[in-house]
Amino acid sequence: MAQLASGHAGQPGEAPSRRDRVRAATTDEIKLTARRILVADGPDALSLRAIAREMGMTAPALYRYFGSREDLIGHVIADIFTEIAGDIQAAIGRAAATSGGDMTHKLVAACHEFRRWSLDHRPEFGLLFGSPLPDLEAALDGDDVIAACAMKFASTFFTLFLDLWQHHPFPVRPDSEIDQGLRDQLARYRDSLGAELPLGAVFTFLWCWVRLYGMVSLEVFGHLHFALDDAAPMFEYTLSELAAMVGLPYLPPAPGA
Amino acid sequence: MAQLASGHAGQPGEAPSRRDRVRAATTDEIKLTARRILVADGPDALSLRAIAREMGMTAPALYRYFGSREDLIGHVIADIFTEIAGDIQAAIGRAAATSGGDMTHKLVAACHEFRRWSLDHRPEFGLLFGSPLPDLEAALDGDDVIAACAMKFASTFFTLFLDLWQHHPFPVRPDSEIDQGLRDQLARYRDSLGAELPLGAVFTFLWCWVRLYGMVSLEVFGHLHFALDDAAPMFEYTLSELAAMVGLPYLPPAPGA
DNA sequence: GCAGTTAGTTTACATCATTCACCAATGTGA
DNA sequence: TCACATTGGTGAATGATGTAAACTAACTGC
Repeated sequence: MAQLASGHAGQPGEAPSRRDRVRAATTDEIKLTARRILVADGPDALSLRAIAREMGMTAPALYRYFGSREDLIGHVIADIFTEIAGDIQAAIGRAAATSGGDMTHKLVAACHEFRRWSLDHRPEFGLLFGSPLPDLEAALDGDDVIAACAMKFASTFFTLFLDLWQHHPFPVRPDSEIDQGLRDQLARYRDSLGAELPLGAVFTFLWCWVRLYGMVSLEVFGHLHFALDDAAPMFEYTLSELAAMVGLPYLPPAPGA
Repeated sequence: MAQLASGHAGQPGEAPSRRDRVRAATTDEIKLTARRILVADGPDALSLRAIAREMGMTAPALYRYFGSREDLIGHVIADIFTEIAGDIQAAIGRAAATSGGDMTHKLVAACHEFRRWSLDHRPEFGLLFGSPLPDLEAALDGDDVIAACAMKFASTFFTLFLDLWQHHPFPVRPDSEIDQGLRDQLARYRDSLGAELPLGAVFTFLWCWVRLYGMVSLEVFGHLHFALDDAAPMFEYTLSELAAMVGLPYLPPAPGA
């Protein structure tokens, strides 16, 4: 949040210009109001007029701050990405503190926090990870602040994964057993991150993300209700399988084994 | 499609009533028009006025056929569910014909068809499997034709799975190793299907669905673009792992191994 | 032929995003 | 200090939306 608000501010000693005193504070206020409406009344209620009304303003005033509704929503999404990234980072920090830096604890804590946050923020999750709105894609064609914040989110997991790999390497699929086309893509992705680890490890990382996403999004979207009311045990099994995949021991809690 | 249109029709010999000649034909036409607009211009363009315009009518006329916009969209979704169920069923049939009924071919064909259909029908996929619209949930509270068609879709996979289990049983997690709470839910789900198979097999079924959904929806929504342009190889690896899980051999094609 | 139903229409209202013209304060340079 | 530009708004207008109500033309069965 802060980094966005003070993005325009100069050095600490300077007297803040009018732009920084007024405008910077208000963009955040707008985004927070939008967020509040999103949470309270759902994505359909997220209209410029509603936001403006809640702020005691008129809708056209918002155009001083954002180019369009889609632009505004895009910045809200970006904020949410940095929020969840921060949340997960904090959870990792707490796990590290209470476990003496144990890798398993940190990874499990990150995944648990991802699920907890997602279930506690269903409308936000839908915005970040649900069906992409075509208008939004078109609106944020150029500056794409979303992609940057999404990367920050992804790197929260990736740096943890890299940490794991460097300190407790685990067996991964050898390059020769990875499909040629996929190999090239994995290499490109790895290079874009500037990381040094075998393609098989990059593969495992994406593999884990696919499974984590699938499990959580099915639960958040309620697309598992046809069979399950509570997907928590299923999530735990997923976690223990992912842990096994990276050579870590994790036994799901068994409340009524 | 047909079963929906002729739902009101009497026996074949009877003279069709006016209701059946006109109204029944038109509900389908409305839904098809809506579908066309959805595909051509995206979900945001799916307005009652647009549909009516395309049909040479006025928007309020549509209220003769559907209670609201959400109601209409709900029925469109239901239609799409039965369509994809039919598509997958057909793919299974073709695979059975060309392979002499081999289980692996049938299952792989079903999964491939699910992915192919999803990639070829992104807007529809978003409607069926994306973030649920809260208004829609509220609108279809009672009659819920969606749930019925979604069940038809699920049972396409489930009957195939049941077929596999009955003819080629595979090792599954014993009941004692399944979390108590999850066990109860699995039992309830199994009973609702009227099927006879161990809870571990039901577990495996859901497990496979979670992984299939996660892989496909990430690809369809483009949420894998941060790393991959083409997720096909990843899908193949997923498939081979799922096959192994149910005791079937499947080696992903290796175009450039 | 008449009553009732069906499938539409027109009209109306509230809400939406967006654009434009305008205005009041504020800050700035001369 | 005065003139002027910039900033952050307002209000009205446009054209789109979902939906409700009243109305109408055609068709049906008796």
